[in-house]
Amino acid sequence: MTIAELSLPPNRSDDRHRGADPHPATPAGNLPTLMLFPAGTEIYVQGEKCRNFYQVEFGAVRVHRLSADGRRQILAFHLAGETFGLEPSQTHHFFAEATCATGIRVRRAAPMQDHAAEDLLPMALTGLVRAQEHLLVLGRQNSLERVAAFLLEMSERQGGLSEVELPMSRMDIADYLGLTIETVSRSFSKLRQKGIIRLSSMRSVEFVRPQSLCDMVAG
Amino acid sequence: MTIAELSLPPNRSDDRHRGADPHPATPAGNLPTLMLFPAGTEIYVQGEKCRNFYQVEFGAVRVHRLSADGRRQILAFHLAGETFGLEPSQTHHFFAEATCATGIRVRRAAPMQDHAAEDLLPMALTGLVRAQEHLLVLGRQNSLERVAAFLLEMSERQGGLSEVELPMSRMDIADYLGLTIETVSRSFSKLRQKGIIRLSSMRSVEFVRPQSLCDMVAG
DNA sequence: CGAAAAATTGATGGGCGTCAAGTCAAGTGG
DNA sequence: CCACTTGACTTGACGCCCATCAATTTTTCG
Repeated sequence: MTIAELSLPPNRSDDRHRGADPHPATPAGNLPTLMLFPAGTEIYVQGEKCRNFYQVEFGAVRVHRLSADGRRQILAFHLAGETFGLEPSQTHHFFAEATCATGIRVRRAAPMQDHAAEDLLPMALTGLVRAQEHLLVLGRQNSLERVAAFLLEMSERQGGLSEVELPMSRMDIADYLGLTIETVSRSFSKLRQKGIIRLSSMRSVEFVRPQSLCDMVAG
Repeated sequence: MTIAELSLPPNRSDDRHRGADPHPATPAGNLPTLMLFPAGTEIYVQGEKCRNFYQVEFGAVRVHRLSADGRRQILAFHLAGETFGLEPSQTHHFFAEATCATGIRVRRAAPMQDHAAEDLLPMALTGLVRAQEHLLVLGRQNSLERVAAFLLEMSERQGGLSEVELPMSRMDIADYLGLTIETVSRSFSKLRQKGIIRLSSMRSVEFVRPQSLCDMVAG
């Protein structure tokens, strides 16, 4: 990647015309521009027209929805190498934001008519499987099991190494797992005290006894 | 529908060769056979090869998974008129069972190669949307809100009438909402006491004040 | 009708949310 | 370098919601 290739997204923090101002179009015939989204910036918002697909180059993205009273549920994280942005209708139902400094390639979506153009089905199925797995976690697991399942999921999606990077805050993790930030923190501490994990840094987890984690989620 | 058209599924309650004994093939060139599944009978099991798609003619189906310690999470219900059975891999990850006396048309699936043959994408997207909506419920709603959301979902999927049929037990509802049967029952009672719903029968709910239900789910 | 299953209702306890205080890391300016 | 600020995270105390256990009522079906 070159510096010249980078471009910042339009600043939309004060944009009151959401949905009316699309991202710049992909230069025809070129590799999609790599755009840099600083931590916390929005990639698309609820209600915006679906125009693009997105590929995470580095960093991570959270897809979430807010309810009237401010509760937030994160439906999915998208990590480096993953693609997202497919929606069943013409407008986005959710928000997408960078959880940390994130590089994203934006591809203009083909019109919904020619499905064959893009390989949409695998994308939809991946999302479906992840959502289903997540339903099992949210429906029937306690807080410790949820955090264990989350760590294993992150590990699996990063190649199954025993050192896992967590490119998101505790708050993001909490809103993904349907917990509070305090409960997530307590669960991390409990796993640490049990000697199951080590925190090399705030956002880097080492699996000391991976099998214990697997046992906890008890598929 | 004629009586002659009906056929009972093979009794597999003692079948130890799961995955080896497919359902009878669809008669070539004919309308798929309508099979009758009594309440509680299985349509396919986890680990079984995916061979078919299923269309619910009447009744309802629950798709669920069991964890090691016996906890059950129902991922989806499929009501009359709906299609299900699409999986991202070659084997089923879940169980499918009739929640009540259910009639189902079984269509042999096209080989996974020619996706275009079936209209798979809409099916996958419908499943994805439902799973995502359900994630919001399981992640951030309390028991009363979950039951309210469930009733609204059932209503919507039955045409939006104010009289809703619930073709499943309280136990099924509980395992769908990530609650216990007692909590579901208490929530029904509370909604009844508040004058929001009426129970014309055990499995038939009348919306007295639909707006109150909508307010509770507070998208 | 009578038995079994399903659903409701009640009492109690635990897990997690809430509120609050404390700790830690990173950045800023003197 | 160090005092100070700021934000993220951790830890503690307490209360509420829902799971659990138990008893009763209602429904279903032989």
